[in-house]
Amino acid sequence: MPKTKAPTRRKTRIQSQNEALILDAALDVFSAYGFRGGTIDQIGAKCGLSKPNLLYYFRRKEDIYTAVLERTLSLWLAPLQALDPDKDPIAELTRYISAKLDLTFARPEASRLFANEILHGAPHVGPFLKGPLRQLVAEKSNVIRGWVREGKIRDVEPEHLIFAIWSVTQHYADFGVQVEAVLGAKPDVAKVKAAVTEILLGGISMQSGKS
Amino acid sequence: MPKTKAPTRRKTRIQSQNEALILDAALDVFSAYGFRGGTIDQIGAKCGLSKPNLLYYFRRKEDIYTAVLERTLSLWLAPLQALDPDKDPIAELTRYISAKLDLTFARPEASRLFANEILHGAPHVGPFLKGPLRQLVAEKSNVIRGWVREGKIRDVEPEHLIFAIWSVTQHYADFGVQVEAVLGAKPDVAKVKAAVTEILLGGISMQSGKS
DNA sequence: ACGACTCTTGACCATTTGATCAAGAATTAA
DNA sequence: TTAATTCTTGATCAAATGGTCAAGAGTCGT
Repeated sequence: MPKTKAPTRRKTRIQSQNEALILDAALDVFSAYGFRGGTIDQIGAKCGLSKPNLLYYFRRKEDIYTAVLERTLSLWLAPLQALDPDKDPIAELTRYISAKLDLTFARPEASRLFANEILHGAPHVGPFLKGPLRQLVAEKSNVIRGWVREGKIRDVEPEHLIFAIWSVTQHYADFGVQVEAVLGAKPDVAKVKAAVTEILLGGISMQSGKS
Repeated sequence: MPKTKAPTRRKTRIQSQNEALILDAALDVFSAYGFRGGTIDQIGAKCGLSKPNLLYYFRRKEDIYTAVLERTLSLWLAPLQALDPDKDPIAELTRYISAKLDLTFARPEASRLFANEILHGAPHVGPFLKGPLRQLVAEKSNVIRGWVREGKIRDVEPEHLIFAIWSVTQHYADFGVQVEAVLGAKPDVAKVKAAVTEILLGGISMQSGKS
């Protein structure tokens, strides 16, 4: 066997190019209509490839879905992962909220895709939630608990603070149409950051408000 | 014409009974699988009626969906409607959060049904969002602004505070599987209430914390 | 230029599913 | 009881959709 034909073939130029096309289109379609709601034809139409061609790159519809889901998961972990125990708590959490909101406004479809998956019982990412995510939250909760113990912030339930940050920040993507309908206009990112940070962190900061 | 046969027939006993059965089952099915994901057969199986029978009471699948959606909307408005300008702000907001969480834990499927609808662009409740909901939020935002003006609470953006309350409370239903996966157990309602209230209202209360 | 491999698609299949309809069963008011 | 009305459903349809296949077009290394 001179040429070791590895079990994992090297990817062709066309291959990686088209896979990227497909996943981009699939993100739009699945985030808008859900897994069952989105069709292979829709994805094909959006990226200019025929249905059989999509199924040449991904054997089943579900494979497309899981692929695009997994691609977004890493995006979601990154900002929390960066919480640094040695820096100022309020500054760190402010940065986290800011990063999360940036992501929300930059890629609302990704947020909606994830939301839809969880909303319907996380049939594809259950292990991820119970594994890596749980592990990371436990870790970062301890960081927050450390801050409390050192008297740097007021007492909070770390897990619930994290839930609150997640829900509030992602709300502007997942419930975007409602936010716009209620406000009568697209919200301004900077103002949202200011308001949200004030609301979420005002209660744990040691100094009492901004007066 | 002695008997005025009105355009709206009076409802039979069986009629209202079966309609209720159908809507209950439809709530479960649609909240779990979304509008496109849920099928008439599933609903029929869950309430023991045949598919043609469902379509005897509701002409189209979409009619079932909108009926069950509308039935939940009123539930959602009630607690916010009750915000009383003349009572203590913190007490009122605490009561609101508490009521919202009670609803979340008592009827998570209803919350998920609504979330799914909004997530996918609110194709059936757009007018509701831009009409009654926007109106109500505007009104209650002014209540909150009044409290700020009177120096009863610290300065907040009322609309964003309302968004925060909505998102955090409903998070425990909409993202329930994630919450359970991360915590490793079903969260306790009382503890969630305490934690959430502390996080959301700690920042606007005039006294600095619970020390 | 050529052979091997990759890519693309029209035609097709099977299943699911929303919806219809006619005929019969159950209910109700007289 | 009886006749009118309301309920119920088996059979059936048409459309949508996930997936297959074989044949042909394109690409690439040599």
